[in-house]
Amino acid sequence: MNLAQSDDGIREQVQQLKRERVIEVAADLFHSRGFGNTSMDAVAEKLKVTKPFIYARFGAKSELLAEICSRGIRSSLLVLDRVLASPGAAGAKLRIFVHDFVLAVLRNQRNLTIYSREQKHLLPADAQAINSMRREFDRKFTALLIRGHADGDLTIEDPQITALAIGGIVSWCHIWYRPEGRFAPEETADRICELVLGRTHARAASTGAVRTAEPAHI
Amino acid sequence: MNLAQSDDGIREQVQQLKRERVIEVAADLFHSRGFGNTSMDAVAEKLKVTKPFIYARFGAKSELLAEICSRGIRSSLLVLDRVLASPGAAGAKLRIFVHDFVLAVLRNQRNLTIYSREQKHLLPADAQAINSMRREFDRKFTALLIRGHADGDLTIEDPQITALAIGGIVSWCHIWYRPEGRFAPEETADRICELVLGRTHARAASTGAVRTAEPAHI
DNA sequence: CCTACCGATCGGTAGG
DNA sequence: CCTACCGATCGGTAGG
Repeated sequence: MNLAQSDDGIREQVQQLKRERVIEVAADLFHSRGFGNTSMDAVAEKLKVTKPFIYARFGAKSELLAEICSRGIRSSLLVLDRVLASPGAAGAKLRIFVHDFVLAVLRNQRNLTIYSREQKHLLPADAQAINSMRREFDRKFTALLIRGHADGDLTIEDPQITALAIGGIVSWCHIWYRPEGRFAPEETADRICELVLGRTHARAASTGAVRTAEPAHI
Repeated sequence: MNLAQSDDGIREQVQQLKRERVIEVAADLFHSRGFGNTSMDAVAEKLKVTKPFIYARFGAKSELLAEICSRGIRSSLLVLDRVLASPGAAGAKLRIFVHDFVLAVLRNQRNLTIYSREQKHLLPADAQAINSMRREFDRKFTALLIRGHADGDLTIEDPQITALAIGGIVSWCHIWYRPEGRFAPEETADRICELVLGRTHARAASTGAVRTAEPAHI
């Protein structure tokens, strides 16, 4: 019994591993060449298997795409849920969230790039499922900002447009971030955090990306 | 001679009009269905012409795409060049630029969405030409921030990452903006401007998207 | 899970 | 600038 269980476990793990490899290679090719320029034959060839090996695991090319895109979006939602479930004031939560959100985007850079490009190649049902994750993210994020403002913990003029702006700064990282560039992911997260929220410990009122000179100075 | 000239003028205008119509219809279809899901037959059908009508004007499907993408990126670069050529301090220029940059993105929403999705379907030469416009934009924008900081007109920690952050907020508009939504383009531009640069006239030190409560308040 | 193949789509063009 | 067509690619599967 123990042996049988162990066998099943290994068999499942092997299946899981094969599945992961397919997803990984597909994501790699979809990212570098584009979904439309990547044939299933090319994916199979790079995996050194034949097409039916892939079709035994994924019903269609678009299903593979859906899995890749879901992972990208889900990662951000998971980070948000984790932060919301943790204790602390809204301001502190926001800081932790922006930081971890950047890290999630950088870790999922490839998946998010593929999603942003290839949405139109998703089956309607898959597109809808992913879209509902995005809406859930927006709703929860905006709610966090509203709560922080209501608590007097954050000063925000318009929570909705602020959520879109912060989302924009962080999401845009998937466009410009290069692993071989100036900053490691952790440092990038810190700098973006500082840009969005300011260094509260250093100068309480000096926050925001850009500060125009105060009238008194002119 | 006058007549001949006038004839030529009209003929050219008609040719120009036909060309524009092809681009417009193609952009419409590429945007709503995706480039890969849009056949040249579909473009021709919607224009109520045959394919050779299109191929007389554009050598290939990807050439049509290149024109659409170029327009999207060029619009932002033109706005930046216009603001840089105008008189004024860096801080004032930045404010005008952010405002007009938002308007340019909203006017070119469709072209920019297509570009962000379909880059991989561009011919290498076209992709390179567009990429060099993007690099020119980044270089000039960063230089504006550096100049503003050197003049003491702006307070910026890291001009490069600040340029990417502002670029992210504004570019991201093409993802979420809906013409039928809460804000007209002009109002959207004002609000994003305020978010990025603060209301210098109202509260000199209160700028940035979010301000955490000052320690004294806790 | 492999070999071999089919059927459909579609960019582009020859010929007039 | 239209009619008619070709040639290639490729997602997916039948049969074993």
